[in-house]
Amino acid sequence: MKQKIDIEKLLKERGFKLTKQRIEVFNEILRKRGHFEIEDIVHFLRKKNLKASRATVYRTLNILKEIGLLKEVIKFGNKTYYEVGTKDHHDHLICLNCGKFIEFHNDEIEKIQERICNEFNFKPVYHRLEIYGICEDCLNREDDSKSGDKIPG
Amino acid sequence: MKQKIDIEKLLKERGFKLTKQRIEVFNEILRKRGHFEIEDIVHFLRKKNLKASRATVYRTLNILKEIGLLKEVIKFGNKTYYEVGTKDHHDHLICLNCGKFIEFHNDEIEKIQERICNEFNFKPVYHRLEIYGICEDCLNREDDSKSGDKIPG
DNA sequence: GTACATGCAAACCTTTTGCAGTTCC
DNA sequence: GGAACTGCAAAAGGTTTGCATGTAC
Repeated sequence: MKQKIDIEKLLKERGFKLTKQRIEVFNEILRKRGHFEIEDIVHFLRKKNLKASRATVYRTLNILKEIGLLKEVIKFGNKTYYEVGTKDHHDHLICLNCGKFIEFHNDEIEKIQERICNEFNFKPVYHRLEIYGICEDCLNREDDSKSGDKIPG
Repeated sequence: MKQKIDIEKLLKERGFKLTKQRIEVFNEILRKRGHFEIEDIVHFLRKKNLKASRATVYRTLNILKEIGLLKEVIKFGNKTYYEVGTKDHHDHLICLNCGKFIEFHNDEIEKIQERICNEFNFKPVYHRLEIYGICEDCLNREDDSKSGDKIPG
């Protein structure tokens, strides 16, 4: 674990209290590191017999978003996917077959985006680039047998 | 109206029937040309006293998506926004203040995306690039008075 | 005539909220 | 002690579905 995030400080700075539930939700998010959806967190807590209601998980995630520890990245199939927001900015390749999220970053694209915004006198705040398709693993697997679509989860 | 789309042919080719409701929904979409959400269609039909239930509108939009006349473009604030799918591919600047969608297209970005996909042995199917920020009009208006956030609609 | 489409209402899913009881500081 | 937080259950969107009825072909 390279970076140590002082969740207590971050919460208290903004007048939020440090509660058992918030700590558990936060630990689980850090443990995941990758992309996840709300139900992942809810189920994990259930399994570990830690109690935090679904409502609390939602409320906690919203707070974490507010203090910048969490990003709401992708809306796909009526679900919202999150990731830890302390990483550097990047975009995503999303596999339509297995639901995998692959991260990439490209400076050229970012530069061109800036240029486009200038052309339109548009002040950018954030952006989202998602490329949907079939990942390497699934392409290889397709050689053997055809498989149906899946929704990421 | 430059292009004439033969909705009857497109539907029948795939074994769909040509019904009053489908024609009305389709006409309204063509009339709009820009971006819209389901409720826009539902309300319009109500106002014109044309009857197509909300369920039928949903079902019709899904069929139109299937036959490629419609694209589901953007998920924002738990809503789905659509646009006519016969236009050339383009991406979007989205104003966080007034909800305006501005279209742009950039070949360089598309090329770079291809390159990235190659690097990852990823077979792209479609992509989505959305830049969120403040549009020119809203920036100008901000000089006079500060205004709160709005959700596009 | 019959397979398919529609309307309605109910169901579903994700997310938010009101409120009474609990916890943190 | 009191403001903030939690859990629950209910509500609130958006979207889908089951079923009886209606319609295109």
